[in-house]
Amino acid sequence: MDPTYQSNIINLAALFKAIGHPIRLCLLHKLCEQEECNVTYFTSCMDASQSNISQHLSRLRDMGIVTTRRDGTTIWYRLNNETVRDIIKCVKIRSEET
Amino acid sequence: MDPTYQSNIINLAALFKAIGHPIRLCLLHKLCEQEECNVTYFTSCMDASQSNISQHLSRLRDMGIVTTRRDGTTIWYRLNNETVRDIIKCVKIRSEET
DNA sequence: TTAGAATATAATCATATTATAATAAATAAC
DNA sequence: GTTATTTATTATAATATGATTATATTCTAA
Repeated sequence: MDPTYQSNIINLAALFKAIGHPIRLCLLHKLCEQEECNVTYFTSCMDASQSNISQHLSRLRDMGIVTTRRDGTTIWYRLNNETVRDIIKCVKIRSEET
Repeated sequence: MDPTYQSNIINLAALFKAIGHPIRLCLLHKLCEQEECNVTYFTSCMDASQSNISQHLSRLRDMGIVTTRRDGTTIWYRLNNETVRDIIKCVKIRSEET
């Protein structure tokens, strides 16, 4: 098995795995629509605890999928992976009515 | 949280999770390129046991992502989910040189 | 310097996932 | 029938993942 192909597959599978959780998919979808979001915002519009959301965000950050910027006490998250953006754009996620 | 949005997210996350494993991604990628494949073929070109490959295929079949057709003792697998096809087409997977 | 707000981290426990190994089932050829 | 081939299934053990709870950190404002 071609090692370049194999590592390509392994890396992409890790990316899909990161997307493959409802909370993380929701976070990433919102970050596709809104350039920057903070944890309070996520917490307000998702059915999950602040801690749980933070943990998922931190996993995405560890993978380099999102980046952060501090402004006072609030941390702004931003999508940092164009492959992920492409993937999420390519599936039809029904937008929430606000 | 809009329940339709939520179930949409949950279903898509499950799909990404199914793709998010190196063996399953490889299986699905090959099925994107080749209409039909059987287990012996997969076993010949992947670094995994027949049993392991069969288990991953059976998971994909349980989710309706692939369908099967028997011809004698060999079982032919076919991709059966256009969303998955779109997702995989949208990422650049280096093709193996044969 | 204390209080409060926003976010992160750590510990824990339950559950899910995975690979391996062994075995079973289905079919074909003889 | 028996045997060989192909694929599926089962059991098991190791590891990973996830949610919860409690606590810590970081910063601002008073």
